[in-house]
This record gives sequence, C-alpha cells and structure tokens, in this order.
Amino acid sequence: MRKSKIEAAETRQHIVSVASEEFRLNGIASTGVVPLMSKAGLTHGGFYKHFESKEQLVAEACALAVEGLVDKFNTASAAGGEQGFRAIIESYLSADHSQNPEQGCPLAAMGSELVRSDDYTRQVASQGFYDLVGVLAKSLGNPNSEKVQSQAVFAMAAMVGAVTVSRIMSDEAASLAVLNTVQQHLSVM
Amino acid sequence: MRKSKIEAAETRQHIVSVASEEFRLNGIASTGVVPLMSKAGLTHGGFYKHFESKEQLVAEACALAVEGLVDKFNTASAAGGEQGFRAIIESYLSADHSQNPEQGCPLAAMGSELVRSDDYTRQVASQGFYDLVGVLAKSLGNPNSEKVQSQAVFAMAAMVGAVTVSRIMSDEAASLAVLNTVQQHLSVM
DNA sequence: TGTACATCAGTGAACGCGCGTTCACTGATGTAC
DNA sequence: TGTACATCAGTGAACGCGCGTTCACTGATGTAC
Repeated sequence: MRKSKIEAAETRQHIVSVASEEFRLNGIASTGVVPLMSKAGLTHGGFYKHFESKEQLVAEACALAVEGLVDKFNTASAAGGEQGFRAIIESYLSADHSQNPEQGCPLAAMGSELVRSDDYTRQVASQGFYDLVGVLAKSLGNPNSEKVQSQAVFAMAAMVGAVTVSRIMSDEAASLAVLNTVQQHLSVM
Repeated sequence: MRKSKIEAAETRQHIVSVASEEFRLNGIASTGVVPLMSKAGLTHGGFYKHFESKEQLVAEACALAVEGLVDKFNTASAAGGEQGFRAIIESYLSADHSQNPEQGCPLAAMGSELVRSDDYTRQVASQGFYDLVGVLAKSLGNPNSEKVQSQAVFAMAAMVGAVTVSRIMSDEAASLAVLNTVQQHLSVM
C-alpha cells in the first residue's frame, strides 16, 4: 500500500487543496476531518501521516487560499493596466466572489473563526492580509509610500467586511447593493 | 419545580443574554447548548421549553447583540454632538471593542458563521446591519439622503472588516494599526 | 376565599451521531549490501 | 544489478467525548368551580 515519495507529496497537496475549499465553504469548526478526507478520495486514518493536527491543516489551507487570491489580484491588476487597483476591487467585490466563497478570500470566508485559531494559524492569516495589501499597494503606485500603504490597508479591510456582510444577506439585491456601494467608495481612492 | 410566568420570562431573557455573549466569544458552532445552559445556571433539559432549536437562539442572541450596539452607537453619537459620526467610529474601532468581542458587534464576531445560518437568522442579522447603518446615517446628517445612506453602508462594512481583521492579528501593534488606519480614512468622510 | 386539578418550568438520564485522534495492519517503495 | 529487509502511505476499526435533541418525571404555579 505504500506510495512513492512523489505520490505522497501529491496526496498531501491534494488534501490541502480540498481542505482550503471546504474550510471556506463550510467553516473551520463545521468541517470534519473524516468527511474532508473522504472528499479527497482517501480514508481518514492516513490524515496524521501528513499533518500533526486539524489545526495545522487550517493554517496550510489558509496559506494556499491566500496564494490563490494573490494570483487573482496580480492577474486582475495586470489586465487593468493603469486602472489596476480598480480591476482588483471590482473582482473582489463581484457577485461571483460573494457567491463562491470556496474560491475566494479566506479572511472573508473564515474571518470570525480564524480569531480563535492558534497563534501560528493567525500569523499565517495576518501575513496573508499583508500579502494582499502589498499587491493592492503596488497597484496604487509606490508600495513603499506610507500613504499608499495606508490606503491599501483601508481598502482591504473594507472589502473583507463588504463581502462578509453581503454573504449574510439572503436578499440578493441587498447583497449586491452593499458590494456596489463599497466599490463606488473605494474606486475614488 | 414550575416557575411563575414572570420568572420563566426572566429565565428566557437570561438565556438569550448569556448566549449572545457566548456566541460572540466562542463562535456559533463551537458553543454547545449544554455548556451554555450550564453557564446560565440551568440544566440543559429545559432549553427546549424556551426555544425551538439552537438556531432560533442564534437569531435572538444576534438581535439582542445588535440592540446593545445600537444603544452604544446612539450614546456615543449623542455624547459626540456635532462629531457624532466620529464618536461612533472611534468607539467601534477601539482596542476595547477589538479585544472584547463578547460585548461587541455580532457581525464582526460571528460574520463568517452567520453566512451559513438559516434564512430567518440571516434576515435578523441583515436587519441588524441596516439598523446600525441607520444610526450612522443619522449621525452623518439627513438619513434619507442617498449619499448619506451610501456613506453609512460603506463605513459600516469597512468597520466590520477592520475589527474582524484586527482580531485575527496576534501582534497587538499590528492589530491596533489596522483599526487606526481605517479610523483615519473613515473620519474624513 | 378555599379546594381540586391541570399546566408546565426546570431536572437529569438517555438517544444516535459525528468529532479529532490513535493504532495494528497491509504491502509497495526505498535502501543497504 | 539482484536480493533481503526496513520504511512508511494508506486502510479501517476503535478510543473517549461532546454534540443537539427527546423524554419521563418533579412539584410549584395557574385555573376552574
């Protein structure tokens, strides 16, 4: 039954990838290790050959989700040219992002649960926030400028709140209205 | 063992009050009915004499938390006079609020979990958002003005995001920096 | 107002279930000679 | 390069535990006469 080192590494990556989506979709506390491994096409017993604990997986899943979002930010920014910043916020504050949390920002999807995660996980999430802020700052001009950095932090925090609130709203029109309102205010920065 | 109608109503209120703090502190999924009732000084068996389900309690606890925050907004706004809006955001974006979620905004404390609550609970939370936006709008001038309403929605969403992110950060300086940055940007509205 | 009975708030044991984690086992992979 | 043995990825049963909810029971409260 033993798998090659390469296969094992692929399995590990696959588990993190599946977990990354599941945690964003169902939340951390509501995602069990057994269903998660099952979704990854494995039995649960092998989980602890790859990870020390569920909590460690949360940290890695969060980091992977941030990586994916950083890529999206860079892609949007590049496609937007001069309007890079607006392209990013348009993408983050889209109906698509609001309605598909499993592909989106881990801070918006698991924010209020990450608060109770262990120190390492919270450091990973905090670093993720700054990574995203970094891409935003780059799109706003000189990322070393304090003013630009401050604008990027403000925009990022506002977007996390906007998507969180928009997802709570079961009325779709109201949900989209919040996204649009925040987008309008941020786009004049 | 039967209690009078008045006592029973008080017990019910007490359970909602305790739940309101516990859900904000430990999260919805991580707060069990048994420990909750125990914290309220009762045994768990009586829970279903007062509530149809845990989910119903979540909705009521959320509504109570919003009520408390609306009061805080009104108090801060009244004390702030002309600067009512700034007084509200200063209070919401304070270290005290960030560090004491059990007394604070339910949207920031349970935001990413409310997303998966049932429709009624989400309606209660959405209404809570608009209630808070209403107080903010009043503090900004004519609450019927579309511009003011839009500013209030923007500010409220930004604040929810700011406090959520600030709570994730285990580095206190970084946590406070996010709060201050968002406060500076919102105070020039 | 006093009495007999129905109601029901609160108790504590119990329900089935899923949780995170451990463990003995398997057999293919990796390694040492 | 071929062989013997150690390693370990993945399996599936099992661990103790807490979950949300149900239920028979209690006795004080509420109600009808």
